[in-house]
Amino acid sequence: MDAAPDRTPLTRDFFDRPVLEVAPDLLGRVLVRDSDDGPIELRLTEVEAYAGEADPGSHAYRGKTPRNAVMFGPPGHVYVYFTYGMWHCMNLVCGPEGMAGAVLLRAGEITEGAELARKRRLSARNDKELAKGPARLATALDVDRSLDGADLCGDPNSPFRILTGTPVEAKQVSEGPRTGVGGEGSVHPWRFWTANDPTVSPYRAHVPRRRRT
DNA sequence: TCTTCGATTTACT
DNA sequence: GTAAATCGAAGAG
Repeated sequence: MDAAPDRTPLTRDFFDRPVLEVAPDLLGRVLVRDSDDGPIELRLTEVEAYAGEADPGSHAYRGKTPRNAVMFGPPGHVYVYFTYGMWHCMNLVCGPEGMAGAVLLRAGEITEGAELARKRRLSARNDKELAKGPARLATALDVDRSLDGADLCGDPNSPFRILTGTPVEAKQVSEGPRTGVGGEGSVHPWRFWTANDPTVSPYRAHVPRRRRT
């Protein structure tokens, strides 16, 4: 029998480390999302690291803007962006203030509140698909830009918390190129996932969109 | 100001 | 397998 997940909240020190150290360490952790509709808990199974202004694949590459400002702030906060005209994706800000590191939450397993997640993810054919992909994960958790900047540590009114959970052993952590990231950004193996977990999203290489006529 | 295209998902051939 | 959906950020002019 597996031991019950540790429900001790992670402190800000956890996030105040280099992003490449934090990212694999997030696998197996439990994200708690409180909303008016009720709580949802998600065990993280897949993440991607974005390493600040020096990383061509990162939104922070071209410096600080109103959209990405949270990435440049203190660690332990949530960065939410809107993309493709219809989806949101959720990141956790890591590293010291000013470094603009963040970890994209790409997939997870809903361990509490699956019924609520199903209502928000009507196209999901089974529970493994509820949070299988970054925009799906954000949809299941009802995350949008209004939650940009929310604190994960130390704010009792925050809609988010992250618990110690059951960290995935190093030998169970797989790594590879980041999904959907093109150019020089694709050379780094900065995507981390739990080996053999059915909730991990399929890899898709970056494809430049065709010009509309 | 105008044009392009994205850390994606879904539906359809 | 491919394309559409749909809007805002960012680069070009």
